[in-house]
Amino acid sequence: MVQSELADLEKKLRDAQLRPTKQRLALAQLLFSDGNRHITAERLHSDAMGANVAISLATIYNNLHQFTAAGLLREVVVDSSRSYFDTNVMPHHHFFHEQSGTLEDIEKNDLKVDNIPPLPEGTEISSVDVIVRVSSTRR
Amino acid sequence: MVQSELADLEKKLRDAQLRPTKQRLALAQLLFSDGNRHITAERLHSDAMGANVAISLATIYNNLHQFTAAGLLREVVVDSSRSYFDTNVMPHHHFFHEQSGTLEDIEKNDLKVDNIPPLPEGTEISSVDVIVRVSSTRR
DNA sequence: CAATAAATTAGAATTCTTCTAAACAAGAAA
DNA sequence: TTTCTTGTTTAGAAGAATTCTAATTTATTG
Ligand SMILES: [Mn+2]
Ligand SMILES: [Mn+2]
Ligand SMILES: [Zn+2]
Ligand SMILES: [Zn+2]
Repeated sequence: MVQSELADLEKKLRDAQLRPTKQRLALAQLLFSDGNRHITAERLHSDAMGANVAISLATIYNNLHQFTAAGLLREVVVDSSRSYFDTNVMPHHHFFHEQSGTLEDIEKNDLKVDNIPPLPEGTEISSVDVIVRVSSTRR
Repeated sequence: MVQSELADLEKKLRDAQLRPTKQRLALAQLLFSDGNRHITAERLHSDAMGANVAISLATIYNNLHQFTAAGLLREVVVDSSRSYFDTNVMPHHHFFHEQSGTLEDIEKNDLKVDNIPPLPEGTEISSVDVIVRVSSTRR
């Protein structure tokens, strides 16, 4: 990590009205330093442990939610038993590998959703989420 | 419920290799007698209680999963905190009302998903799920 | 430096779901 | 029918993910 990178992350947090604490900076680094990630709370927690960052699971959850509320992350619902958080906050879709439980982005423009029927009365779209579930070809 | 209806449900269960026990028939009735439903385990349990059907929550879960494995139900993932089961097993999509937590079908042909990019190597599609999340227009 | 408010934490609590192992009921065989 | 076998149901315990509580620590402000 270069010097400027940490400064950038600190700015990112400050811009989101989040105090750049030791824990938040460490999480921001794990989340945003190395391309897009789709990650669960437990996974991020063990990544942090692996990077010798002392942080409690409660703090992981607190911050994942705060980052999400601030628009730094978004939540992807693909599995009814755990939450995934996505560092790519642009509108896009996903491949979901059922065996491994991993996600892969589908860029918005690659995929077209057409002919959405009239919305239920009194509602507006909050998002359109496409999950292409894939599994290994049995051979 | 007409006489023939119970016989139909019994056949439906037998065809799926499921013994038509008192509990299963009662659940089948709650699930399949009155149009399509999108239901959670807890909701089905209270529906059963309301209909004076004595059935444990464990049995509700057992049967929702057995019905799903048998193709009588399918699971819809829209909320990372609970599972929804759908009596409509044809391919189709959903509106999800974020406020109420309710689902509404979008017929397969109404909505078109195009330009799915090449699948990850060695995988095949198991399903394509579109969730249009809607919320009440604030006024 | 205080003072204040925000953030972190351990551990308890909650919620949804699954498991265990014993009792029970359904269908098959006699 | 009765008996046998196996599938089903169940209460309650256990498990997993997540949230809450309330005490401590840390960051920012004055
Ligand atoms: Mn499940
Ligand atoms: Mn959960
Ligand atoms: Zn993504
Ligand atoms: Zn449906």
